[in-house]
Amino acid sequence: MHAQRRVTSKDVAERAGVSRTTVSFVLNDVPGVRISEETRQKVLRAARELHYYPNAAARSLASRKTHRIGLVLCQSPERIFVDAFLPEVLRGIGDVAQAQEFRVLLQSVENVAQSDTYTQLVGEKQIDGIILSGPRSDDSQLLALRREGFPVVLLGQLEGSEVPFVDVDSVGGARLAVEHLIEHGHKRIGLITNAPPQYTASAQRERGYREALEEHNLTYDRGLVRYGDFSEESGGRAMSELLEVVPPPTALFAASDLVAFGAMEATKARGLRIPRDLALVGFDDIPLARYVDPPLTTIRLPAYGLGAGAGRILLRLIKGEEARDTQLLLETGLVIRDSCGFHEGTTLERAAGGRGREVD
Amino acid sequence: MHAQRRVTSKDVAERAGVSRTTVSFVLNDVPGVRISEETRQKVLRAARELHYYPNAAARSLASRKTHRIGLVLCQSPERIFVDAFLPEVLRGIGDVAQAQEFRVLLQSVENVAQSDTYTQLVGEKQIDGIILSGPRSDDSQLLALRREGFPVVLLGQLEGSEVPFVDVDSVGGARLAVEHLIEHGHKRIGLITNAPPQYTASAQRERGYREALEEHNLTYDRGLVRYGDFSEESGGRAMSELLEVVPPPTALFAASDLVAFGAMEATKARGLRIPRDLALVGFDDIPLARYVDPPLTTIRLPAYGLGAGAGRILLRLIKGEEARDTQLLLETGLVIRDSCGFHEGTTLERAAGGRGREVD
DNA sequence: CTGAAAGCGCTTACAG
DNA sequence: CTGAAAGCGCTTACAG
Repeated sequence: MHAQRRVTSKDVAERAGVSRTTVSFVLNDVPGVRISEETRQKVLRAARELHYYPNAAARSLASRKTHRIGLVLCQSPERIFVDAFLPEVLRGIGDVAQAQEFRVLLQSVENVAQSDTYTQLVGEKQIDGIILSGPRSDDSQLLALRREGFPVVLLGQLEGSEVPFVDVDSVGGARLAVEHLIEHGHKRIGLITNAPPQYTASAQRERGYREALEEHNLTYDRGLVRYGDFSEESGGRAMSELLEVVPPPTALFAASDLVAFGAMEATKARGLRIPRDLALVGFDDIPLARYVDPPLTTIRLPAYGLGAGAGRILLRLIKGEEARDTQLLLETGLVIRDSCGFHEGTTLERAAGGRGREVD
Repeated sequence: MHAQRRVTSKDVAERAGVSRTTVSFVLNDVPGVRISEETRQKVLRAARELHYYPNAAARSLASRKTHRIGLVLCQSPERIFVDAFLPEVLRGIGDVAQAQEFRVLLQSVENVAQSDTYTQLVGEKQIDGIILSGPRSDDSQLLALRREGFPVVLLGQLEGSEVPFVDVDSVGGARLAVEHLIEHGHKRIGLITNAPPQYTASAQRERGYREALEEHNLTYDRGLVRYGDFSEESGGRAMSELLEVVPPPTALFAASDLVAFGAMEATKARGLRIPRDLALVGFDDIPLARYVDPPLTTIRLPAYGLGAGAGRILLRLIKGEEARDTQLLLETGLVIRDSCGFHEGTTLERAAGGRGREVD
């Protein structure tokens, strides 16, 4: 089974009538080496005719490069959210990698604290760099890797750290959401965060909410703010509380779609209607946002861009290119559906999208 | 940057006072080699103290094994569906691979017909075997690989082929859905398939529908059957047609959740109510099935099991173990929510789940 | 512009 | 039970 003599560069060299060195030079397009067009074509043809593929292991061993990047997925409480975007993020990374002839090795890590999984990946020289999704500040493996100068890019932020990362501009996204509500006349706007305030994304979304209010001379009222904890249920509980406030808010910014769903249920359960009695804007634009009743107005995340951006930065680090602009915040977009009460004919989208804004 | 002298097996050998051969034997647990417990411990300790990780490239080159499997995702029309389950499938594959110390290389393929992407993966000896998601019968790369005896497992079926695969028991799942409706008194049950009949999964779901009817002495009425084409819209169109039939069906089996959503909209748009005027059961249990209004009763796919099953079979093939039971159909489960009109208190589940049924 | 040769870091018959 | 040595298939200084 699957015996078949391997075709090696020696075979190609012989067939083309050159040395293996030349074969290697041609196939790898080694810069600074002048090879006659004729020789080059001979080599290329021979390789094609023999269906020659260079052995990756031999190549890695000799060149000390693997041409592989690792995508490490750390289990996190935001799993539902992360999962929804994984395919798009994967596409982003995959496209960029493929364009530069890199491959992607996937590794999921249950518990960063108690395993050396990705240190091992690096130690074994399986990869040239890592994209780490769901980074944690107590991750000693990560710090050790950085110390050695190993290329790492985070998907998500580590507050105050100089580690390269790509993330969503959460502050901007939250502002977009809240400004939309303000522009349409709402003055008492509640907030239910996506998570407890110690989570970066949560703090940032709250900051965006606050900034939008202050910029429009509306006072930030602590009484209208509640903290969610990722789940739909937490959104429902928080909403019930907010509806007890007198007077209750006329609009709500729920800092994650899942939390928004909970808030939606709780509101409907009281016989109130959305958007008539409560205008609602979510955050994330998970696939099911357009399917709930009413369809949710929300902030769209640039999932593909997150993957592509992380891939691009990592490849630059791997190639030792200039290491500036290694912290990237990507802009979001407002997707207007029905829950905000401002729906012009069909669904329309406002703002941003692909282009990113550089920070640092 | 990242200089640092590499630790090699030579270092470990010296520190342990043995030869590199012995180090290799110990670290790889080579069977049939008797090594004193004392020597063994010395080696293990030295390796640990030096933070030694064997170089993967060198190991592959010498052993002709990569300890990596490739997961190839072929773009398919069912993308929305596939995407929803990708994280779970990935977990399944990852867990199995990890347990046997294999790694997973991810590769997505835009167009199987016009690229040699995964032939290249194999040619370069990047992987020891492939899991191919979304196989197509016109895929010549696949056939070539099989001919060479290269280990391949499909995620999904290729009708009439002997290629190893793991798939959902679609016939059984459809029967489960339809029997549920029959058991609760429905006699005129419509069907909207998930896709045109040339798709295996579509034909199988239709077969399950038919079998369930016949088994309960209900006649299969072509007039109550329509073909969807993956999209929600197609479900809406088909439903509108079915509602014109006199007398109209009292229940509907929509062979995918997305199609079911479309049918749901179309039904509501006519002022009819679900489940009162139409009992509805879907298929797939995509994440948003529980969030629509009313929550959708549907058939749950064993996503994790698909990944784990494919991984398990592939690893067996790679290790050259007995190649029986290489075609696996996994059972589904009925998830009862509100759309079928038979909701006992809270959501309850019936049947199957993890265990698989072997075929062939 | 091209080639002979060393070397990357393992594994694995083969001796002993 | 353990070791010396060849070899896996490339790349890359170094000569010429």
